[in-house]
Amino acid sequence: MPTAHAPDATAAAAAAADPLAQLNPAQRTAVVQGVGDRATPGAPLLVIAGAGSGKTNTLAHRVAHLIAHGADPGRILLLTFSRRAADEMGRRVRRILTQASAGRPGLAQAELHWSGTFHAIGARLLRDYAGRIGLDPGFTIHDREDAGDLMNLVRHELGLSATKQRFPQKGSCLAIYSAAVNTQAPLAEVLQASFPWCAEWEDALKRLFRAYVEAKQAQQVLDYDDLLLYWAQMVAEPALGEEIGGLFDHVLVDEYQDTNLLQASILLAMKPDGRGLTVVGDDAQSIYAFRGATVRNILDFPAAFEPPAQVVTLEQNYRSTRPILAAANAVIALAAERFTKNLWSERESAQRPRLVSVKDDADQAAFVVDTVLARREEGLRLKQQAVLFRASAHSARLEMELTRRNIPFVKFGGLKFLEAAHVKDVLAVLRWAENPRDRISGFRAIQLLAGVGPKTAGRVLDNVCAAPEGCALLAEQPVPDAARAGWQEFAALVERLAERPQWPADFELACRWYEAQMPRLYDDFAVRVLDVQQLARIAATSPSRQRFLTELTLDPPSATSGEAGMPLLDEDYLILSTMHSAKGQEWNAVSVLNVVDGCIPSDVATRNSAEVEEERRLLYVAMTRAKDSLDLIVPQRFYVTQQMGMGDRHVYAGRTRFIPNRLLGHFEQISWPPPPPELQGSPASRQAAIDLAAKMRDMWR
DNA sequence: AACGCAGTATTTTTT
DNA sequence: ATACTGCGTT
Repeated sequence: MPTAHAPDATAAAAAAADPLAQLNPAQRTAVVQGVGDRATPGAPLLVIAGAGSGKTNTLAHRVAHLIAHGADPGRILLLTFSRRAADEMGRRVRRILTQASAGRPGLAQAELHWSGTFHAIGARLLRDYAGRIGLDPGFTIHDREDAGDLMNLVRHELGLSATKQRFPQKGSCLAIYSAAVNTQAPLAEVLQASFPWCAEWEDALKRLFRAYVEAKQAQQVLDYDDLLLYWAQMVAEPALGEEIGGLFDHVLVDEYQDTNLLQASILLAMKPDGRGLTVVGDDAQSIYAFRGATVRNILDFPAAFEPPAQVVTLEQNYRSTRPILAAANAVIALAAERFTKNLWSERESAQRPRLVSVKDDADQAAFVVDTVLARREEGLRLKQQAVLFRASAHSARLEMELTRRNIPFVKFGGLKFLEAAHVKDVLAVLRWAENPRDRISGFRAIQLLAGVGPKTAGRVLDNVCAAPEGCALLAEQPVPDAARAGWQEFAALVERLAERPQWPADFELACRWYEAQMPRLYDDFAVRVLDVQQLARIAATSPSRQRFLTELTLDPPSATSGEAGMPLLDEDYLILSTMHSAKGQEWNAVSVLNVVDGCIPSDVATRNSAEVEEERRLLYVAMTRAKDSLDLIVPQRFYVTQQMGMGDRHVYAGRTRFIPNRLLGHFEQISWPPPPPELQGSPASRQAAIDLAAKMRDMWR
């Protein structure tokens, strides 16, 4: 987030003299609190940073301030919520240091060695310390789908798939397992609280999870949760905790409201007295409880230390105009819990946010496109505009409309890329070569061959596992005659990849082999090849196969774009994003789709009041992304999501419960499309025209 | 054993 | 749009 004022020449000069000159008093306190002349780690610090309060900038200044006061950048650990946030932070720190480096060569060269997500840093530490904790440093990492597949395999092996009453599906099993790990709670408690309909299976689930853990260990794979769990267990050993905590003089954590108990325990084990620990967050923006995050982490942080942590609150919002902020504040003020601050803004504007009433999904898309184009005519680039929605699928109609009207867009969230079957195929080949004991990858890779199915694949994997040395015997594996020729080629490829790794040449080899299989596997292979080529571009930028596989799993491409590949960087494009993926971002103009009960709050998230409250905060997050204009769109009816064929089942939905009537004063209410002016004089003809148009459209639903 | 077909069920949000 | 299922054919 840029600071409030565009830096002119004098301001730039002032920044060079004193980097803190442009910060407000609270921000300055957050930057310098506890930083002595020699930057010895000070008392723990909590920064409560409201939406748009310059949080990223403040944190970057704190890091730069530490370095400028003698902290070793190689001994600073910066934990962010996403890789993108880590990169952005690194850029800003460097920029601040460059400005302040007059007379201090070397300062501008400072590089942060340890910045990334909890999961990425965990993976790195675990590889470094693997030998000390009985882990193979070459472990591979399973994403959620791989983990689900393994869970399913174990589930079948234990005979739990054929029980009299229906046993929970693999996805539910994994969700339960993950919740138990991340909340650090006993299984019974987790079942009681979040999965009451599975409570009867407690014993069976315990057996399943034990077998799942054993399977992961035998195959030298870790899932997402393991990256935190092993890290936490590792630093829970006093000697290792002290040693690893001792690698860092300063530990700074961004978005602390979205961390879970496991992550908090890691911090506490590394820095038991909190010295050198800074956490930043906003309790009103906590939106990841579904994955174990707890707002208690941030609320209880001060009292976790003796003496308690210092608290600094940033309440001035530099982002949004007053009317937008007033509306957002009004929404969050209805929350069951009072939040820790009151945001205010100096940005005057006469324009209230708009509540736009449209007939249906199609009109919603048409309205958004018209509005976006009108704003572009006024000089606002597409990149400064964003459309936000609760669930990835909600933008489908809009994406069609954008494609039809040739408007480039990039969509964040919804995780499509890694889930595409063909992307998983290529990765399975590479991962199996990287780690021959990874059964899930092997099982998938082997079955890519013509004439090879589950039975053959299972037999091959058993043999490979029994053999002491990697895949030396691969070529001699018994396969059906029909598959013999293809098998030799495949075995040669895998052996070559396993024994003489060369990167990124290996990717090309695997790719060439796989592309030969694609026409047989997929009717629409032509479009899928494009994704494989996209993958090749990512591979080319990775220094090694292991890094490529790890980073792709932990930080998959977060954006997809309409039609043919990503627009070029210098092109202009509209931003589409889930509300979750919009975290930490801002745009001049924001439109929010489906501000309707059932979408926000999502009707699958209204089981208890905690879930509903999280949905409320989610809407708050969406609204506070807007700088100058904000449209909340309310379709009068929307179609029940593709339940059965192309039926026209629809519901008449109401405006979201988070904007009750008494808040309407904060909004300008409009309907779209507006009545055509030439027909306004004659109500009868106007009525007829609209009815006919609606009928025409309805013909093609 | 593998494969193709067809019908059914399933999708919140993400490291 | 894709995964999982069952069933008939190769």
